[in-house]
Amino acid sequence: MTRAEAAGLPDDVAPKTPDRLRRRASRLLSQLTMQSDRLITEGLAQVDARKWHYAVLASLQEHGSGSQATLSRRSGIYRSDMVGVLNELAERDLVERAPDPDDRRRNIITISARGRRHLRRLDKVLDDLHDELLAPLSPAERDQFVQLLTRLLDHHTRT
Amino acid sequence: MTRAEAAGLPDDVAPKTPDRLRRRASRLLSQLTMQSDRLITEGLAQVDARKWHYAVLASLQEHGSGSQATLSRRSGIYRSDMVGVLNELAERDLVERAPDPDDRRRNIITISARGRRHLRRLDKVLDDLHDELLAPLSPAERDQFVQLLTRLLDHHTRT
DNA sequence: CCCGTTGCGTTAGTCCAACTAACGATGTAC
DNA sequence: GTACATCGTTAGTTGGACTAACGCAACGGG
Repeated sequence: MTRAEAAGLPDDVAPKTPDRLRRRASRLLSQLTMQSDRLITEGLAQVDARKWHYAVLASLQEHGSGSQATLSRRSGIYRSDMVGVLNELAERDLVERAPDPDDRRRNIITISARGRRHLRRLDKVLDDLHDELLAPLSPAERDQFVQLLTRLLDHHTRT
Repeated sequence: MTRAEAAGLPDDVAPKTPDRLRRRASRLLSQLTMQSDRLITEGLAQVDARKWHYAVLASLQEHGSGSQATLSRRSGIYRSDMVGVLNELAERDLVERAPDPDDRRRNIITISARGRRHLRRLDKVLDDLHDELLAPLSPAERDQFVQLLTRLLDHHTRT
């Protein structure tokens, strides 16, 4: 096969993924998700954040304070992992963890002014990153895309 | 907040994911991919296969035999992980590993008759699984979806 | 009022995929 | 012949999703 390369056959140099493989929605999804995750993770890292930070802060802003368990359900983060995320957020003074006087099992998590500011920044960063992610699509196509994804996801989570 | 539940407030019982979060394409992608991966992995497990098996077999069928490194490039599997995949395939007699007489660093991997039969089966299984995955979409929408994914992925891998 | 159940926050640890590093053996280029 | 690249392989890292179990507190029924 080095012969092939020497002979200038592009077959091995720029190796083709089989079409039947490339066309599979499942493969396209995971490949694209990998790229997307990388993009987002790296983009957020530049402002000292991770995706989970955004999820928690956005949830706090939108639906108000809540216990860790509530946040966990709202954001889809496992409550085992929530501990660490909240530690990171608290370290940065973006949220406050206070015991619930009504139920001593709970902590009530509240977003701070600093957290709100940070969230605004993250929103901007994410907007830009999504612009990059969806760059090849027209605005209409982006909507289409999001809508298709949403329908598929709904179908598979509702049940 | 247990009060809320007791009072029948649905807010906490069926906790809302913030819209700004839910609408992000990146999040939709990773969530859906998670579902998709699960579906595919479980489906393939029922015929004693894994995704990588399919990738390698399909590549062999479509572009012929090759060294492990070649297969690695074609299928996107790291050559470190290729070893294990090929071991599994060889165990099942789906593929044959023979030293390359022209280059003693290499193994030449060839698909067996059994491998071809198995591949046909996997193709069928995957067709069914994708039918399930894309169930909520019309045929036209499925094409649209695949096309959008392809364009996005191309954009992010070409560069 | 006790008792079993449930929910809470937390710690630890499992599983798997993606990825890196380094190895000895071999081949290629100068 | 020497320097460099490639091949298959082993080992190990990282990170995300997920489970198990803990002590604590609250709740609900007898």
